[in-house]
Amino acid sequence: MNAAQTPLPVIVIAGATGTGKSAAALAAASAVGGTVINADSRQVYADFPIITAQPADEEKNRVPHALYGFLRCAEKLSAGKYAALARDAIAAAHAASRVPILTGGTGLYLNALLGGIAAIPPVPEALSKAWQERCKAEGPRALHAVLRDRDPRSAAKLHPNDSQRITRALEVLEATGKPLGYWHDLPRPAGAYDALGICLDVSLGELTPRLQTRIEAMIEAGALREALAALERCPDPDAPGWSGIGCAELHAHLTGKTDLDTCKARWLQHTRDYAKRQITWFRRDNSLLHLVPDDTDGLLAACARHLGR
RNA sequence: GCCAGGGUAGCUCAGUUGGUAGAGCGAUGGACUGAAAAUCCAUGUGUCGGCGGUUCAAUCCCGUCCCCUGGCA
Repeated sequence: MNAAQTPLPVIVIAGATGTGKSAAALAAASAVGGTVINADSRQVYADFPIITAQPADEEKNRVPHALYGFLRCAEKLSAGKYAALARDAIAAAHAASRVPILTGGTGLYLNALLGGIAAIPPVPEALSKAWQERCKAEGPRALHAVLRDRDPRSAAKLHPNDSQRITRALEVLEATGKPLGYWHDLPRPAGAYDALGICLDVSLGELTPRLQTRIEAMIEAGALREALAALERCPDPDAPGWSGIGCAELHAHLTGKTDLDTCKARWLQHTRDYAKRQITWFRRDNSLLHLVPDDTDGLLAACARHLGR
């Protein structure tokens, strides 16, 4: 048996925001000699370590961490770029004889990494912007009509209000000369990993008070100072980094649009909405092993079994 | 105590010239192939404050009681 052909083992720890993924990853990484690799679309931003709940320095010193806080506020990540970065990080971990432990709540990123993603060439940013502007001006329904004309198959799949996916379909069509469906039909390179997927489950009812406490703790830890510093470096609220929950609400507060109570109330509401969407996303994936966050023994046992130890 | 305005969905309120009611928000469920902490979809029975009366029929009109808000004492 050739070792190079054996799928490389990885451990994935998913779950909604605030369920304790980072702590679980740290415990698992300490136990098996792992590297924690970020699978979260927001924890990549260097300007928002507190607000996006990135691991603290103390935690990073205990175990190697990768793909946290490396992106500037004005820079944009995508599922495809993430998958490429994560593949490199996984390879680096294996090269260092460490077990990659992917941790994060961005389901699309995990799918792109583990299940592969269509090989669509990059769309020039100017083109993408142009469609977004037009969507803003004319409304998604008008663009849906355009799409129905040029790419009926994509149009049939998309709701006329879904501005984001409609503009995406249009920009891909214009940039590549081929409809989205063409690209999606192409075989996509599967992730050559032997993955153990774990999902930490907490009901929304239990999670909500914890999320509220976490927001207070973030403010205590200097979230406002962090946002203020980011505001100086990158004032544009439409910059990709500002779209994170908490960031957007703090931007509005710090630029005098809302008072702090309103800011905190919206922050909590949006975090809760998000957690609900994540729960929906991970619920349908029946390859996941579902654990309660406190079950460290169960977590470590599952990891050991997966690694054949 | 008097005057006025209110009491309708979890919340804020609309409405019914008398035929048992609907918006927004919330909540719940769902979708998700390169912005995904994004984007989008679906779901509305509630003693219409209590009790009496008028009426074929009352959440709506009348009486009475309770509660809230403001003003006057």
